[in-house]
Amino acid sequence: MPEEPRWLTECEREAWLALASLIFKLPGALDAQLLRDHNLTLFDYFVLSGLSMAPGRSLRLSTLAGQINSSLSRLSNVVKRLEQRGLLRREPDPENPRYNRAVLTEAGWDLVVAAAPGHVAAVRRFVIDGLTEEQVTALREVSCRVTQQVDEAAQPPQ
Amino acid sequence: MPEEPRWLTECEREAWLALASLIFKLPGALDAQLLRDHNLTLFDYFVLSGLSMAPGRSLRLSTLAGQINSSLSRLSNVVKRLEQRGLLRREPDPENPRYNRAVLTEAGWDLVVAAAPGHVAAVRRFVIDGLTEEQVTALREVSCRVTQQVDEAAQPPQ
DNA sequence: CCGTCAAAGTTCAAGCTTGAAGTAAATGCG
DNA sequence: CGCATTTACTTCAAGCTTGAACTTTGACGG
Repeated sequence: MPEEPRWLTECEREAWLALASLIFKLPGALDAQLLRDHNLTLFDYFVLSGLSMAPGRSLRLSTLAGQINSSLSRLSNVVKRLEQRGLLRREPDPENPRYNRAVLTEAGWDLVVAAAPGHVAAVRRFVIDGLTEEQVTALREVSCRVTQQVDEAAQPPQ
Repeated sequence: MPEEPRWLTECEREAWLALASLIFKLPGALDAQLLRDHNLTLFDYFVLSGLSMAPGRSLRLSTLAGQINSSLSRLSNVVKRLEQRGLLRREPDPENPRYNRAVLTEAGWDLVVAAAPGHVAAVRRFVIDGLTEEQVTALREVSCRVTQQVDEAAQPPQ
């Protein structure tokens, strides 16, 4: 198969290396802010924030996993820890008791409300505020395209 | 301080959420390919590849850490494992014996050579080939800008 | 010189992620 | 009806990352 691999052009290589730097650095920076100020990882925040925006402040675990691009296994572990901290509860879905829902508690809601401003400020500082409007649009388009490619490659076992 | 936080506009929010998806998914996809085919993580690959391109196929640990945006602690752990696998050696810098260099072994070089085509193909498939030339350029500019913002925020303890 | 400081690495414990294997409930199928 | 499969989750062990603490070696100031 690998006859003559298509290497990256200089321009492509630069773009990939820049993206790689971003991937190595940005999550750490956002984690650090949330950990310092609220003892939450970025992933924790996405879980709580996802619930806070859902009707009834609750979602089925697999729905939530899809929303935040997580494996069920990882989500299950994190939800267990957040439950131990009293930020959410797990309970069977009333409509179909075979499913489990995560439900945000009052404490969980309060924490999201308290954490959101600092988190959004960090996202602005690190990402948005350094970019022009066109760049923000380009970032959205590029990121969607890439995520789509990754999903497609994962899907077609068949 | 948090009087009225500047929330994200719809457009900015979409861009950020798309980038967040990418950040959650792309590293896993690239890791998976390298792990499956060569038992390397993306981080391992960057270490070996960084060495392979350096003069003498060797670098000081702190230089390498800077190049691949890693903490020294993480790099030290990974280098220890790669050394145990015989892919590199640690030895004192001949020019200044107080520093340590990582030196790629023959086996390490062979592994990089073997792994590179598949890795580049994955980068193409997931990232580059789905984008127009303009988007590749935009990706580079945006990523550089974001990394720069993160670095600046980390620096100015002073 | 001597003491203090900083830089370069290493180590360790705590915690997180991962994939594989397990459970339990429903759904299809023969 | 009952057997096999699928879906939704949970658990566990193995491995990885992290930050803090530690060591060692030079650099600098007085």
